[in-house]
Amino acid sequence: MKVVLDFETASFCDLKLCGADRYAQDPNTEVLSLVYHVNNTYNLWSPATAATDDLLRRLAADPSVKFVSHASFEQAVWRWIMVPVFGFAPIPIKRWVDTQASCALHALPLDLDHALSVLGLPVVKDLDGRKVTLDLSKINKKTGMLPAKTPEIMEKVYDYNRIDVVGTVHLHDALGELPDGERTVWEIDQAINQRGIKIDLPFVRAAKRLVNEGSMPLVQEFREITGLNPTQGAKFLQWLGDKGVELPNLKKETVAAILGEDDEDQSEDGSAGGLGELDNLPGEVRRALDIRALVGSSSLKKLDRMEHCVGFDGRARGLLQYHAAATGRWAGRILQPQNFPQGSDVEGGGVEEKISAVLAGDRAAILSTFTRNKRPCDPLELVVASLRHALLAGGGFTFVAGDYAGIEARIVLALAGQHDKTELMAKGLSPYCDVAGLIYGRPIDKYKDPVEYKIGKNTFLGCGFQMGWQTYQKRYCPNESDEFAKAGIDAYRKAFAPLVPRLWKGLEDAALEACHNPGKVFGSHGIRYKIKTIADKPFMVCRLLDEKDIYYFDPRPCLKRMPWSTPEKEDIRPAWKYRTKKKGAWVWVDAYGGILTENVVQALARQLLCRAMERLEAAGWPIVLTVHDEIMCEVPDNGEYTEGRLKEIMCAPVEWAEQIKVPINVETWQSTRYKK
DNA sequence: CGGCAATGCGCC
DNA sequence: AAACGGCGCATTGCCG
Repeated sequence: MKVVLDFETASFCDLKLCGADRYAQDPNTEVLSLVYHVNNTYNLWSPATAATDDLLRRLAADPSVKFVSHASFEQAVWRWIMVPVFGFAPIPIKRWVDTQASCALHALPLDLDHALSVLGLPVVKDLDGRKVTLDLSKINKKTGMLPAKTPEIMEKVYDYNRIDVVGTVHLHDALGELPDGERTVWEIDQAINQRGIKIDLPFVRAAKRLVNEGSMPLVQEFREITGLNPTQGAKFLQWLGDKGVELPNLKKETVAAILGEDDEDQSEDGSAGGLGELDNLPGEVRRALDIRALVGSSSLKKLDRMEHCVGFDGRARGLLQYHAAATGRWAGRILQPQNFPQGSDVEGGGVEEKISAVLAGDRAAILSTFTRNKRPCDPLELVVASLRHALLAGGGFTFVAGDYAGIEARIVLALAGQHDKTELMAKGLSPYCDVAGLIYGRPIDKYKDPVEYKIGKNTFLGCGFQMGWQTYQKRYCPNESDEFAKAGIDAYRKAFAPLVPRLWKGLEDAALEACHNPGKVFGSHGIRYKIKTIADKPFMVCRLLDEKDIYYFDPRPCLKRMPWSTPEKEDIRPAWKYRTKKKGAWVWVDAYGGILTENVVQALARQLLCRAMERLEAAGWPIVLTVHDEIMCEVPDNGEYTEGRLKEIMCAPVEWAEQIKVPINVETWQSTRYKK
């Protein structure tokens, strides 16, 4: 038996800022109503009717009854309110079903309304009910009080509540539950999200003090120079123009090039390539650009999020979103633990030295102890560089983590059947020098030829997915000639891995055939494509080597003008496109060999990671974070959980990967704080 | 005031 | 022969 349910709640706690767990833990949060659907009937539960409701109590206590909801908000409210406050039986992860996870698996929008609308299911808009419900969390500005919960108002809340349950029932009927394999992954995902991760609040507060002290005078100075806030990008660009400094944008590389700071790293973006360093850059312009670079780091906002989202036990929960990318990768939520600045550019001390310096808060000491790009390190830069260390193992515990080295570049070679190269790597030899040697026509040594070595590394890591020479040039060698860039691409495609372009072509042709022949399967390199109808909608389904599927919504044949096509020499070919969500928007994307290969390889890398996560959890290694090719566990600091053991578990054989001979290598670290 | 697009920045 | 992949969050600025 299944119960489909949805809560309406009210609270001064900001759900968006804090996440569902912290929100539900907040003593101010109250349940307004719960609508639950069981045996084709919609039932209402509210704190007012709690005493008379035996049905819900029995359902919760019955281990054979499953609870279905959209996302994990209902789980959080159940765990932190329904159980402790109203005495309901706890409902373990095993008994929850998440309709949002099914949306995610099918590459559909994650929010209920959008998912329903994309699937052509009825969406009821109850703007009035929504407003009335939201208003119950806000002080009315006129009366200075919370609105009264009159019977009329509560009727509107109940109606609004019911609408979402109807939607969830529809969605569940349309998409069904996760297949077994993904169900296992989702349960681990839920365990990770409920475990949470400890945040070092004293460090966060010390860091915020440094940021406030440091940025206030800088913002003030910026205002005096420009009359603007450092965050007003467009207006600042205009101001720069008035000062005779015309910039195409305010990207990091562009600004670095102008300031003459690009000698360290090769500029990734050629947008400022032609501008060069301005020798006569006015002092105030230089100062304004410097200030903006210092205070503009949006990463510092993570400090606020950390403070907000920690629960009363000091742990932040709900930081990962299951299967947020179509390829199955997780995405980060709330404080976004997957994009902490690396911080490796700040030198002068290790993790503990950086932490101590921030805690001490001595600006002068920081400036004299640490450096960044060989200049004194501003306290703000030190905070940015040490942000990730705010994730701390609990007392008596430590983090042990591992990541799969260059896993995507390795999988693409293995899948293409380029076994001469995978065997090389299996022996532990680095392919970067090989690639560089092919480009430069002479042996390249990692230490004697650092520039050449880096080109080799970039070529090896970057060229597996049909990158063109223009992009290659812009990204890796903006100061080299077109011929050099073309030669780099050629070295990879013709000399280093000639089987890889065949993989692109194979997948492209198979998918195109499948698009023109709905219901029939076409494959290449063990990857199979087929148009399938799910919830009455067409999907292109790409089946991987281990039977995991990638979904492409609403595939349609089309004619595609190739990027190199010109009016004189038109090149238009049959292709296909699909709909996906990009940065929140719902857009059409053209499928081509490179993109399909990228998707398949990224998805396979994720599968490898998932199997390792399952083995780790089964062996008693609690996972607290995953970052695409990296797994971090929080384990007792008793010497039983070693890096070597973690590596063994992560490297354990997986059938499909063994068959195509993916050379696997795992790099590990151990620390009480999150680091590289 | 909330929604949305554009821009920018961080990661793998 | 040939193609820039996957994310989330913060801010500004515009619109209704």
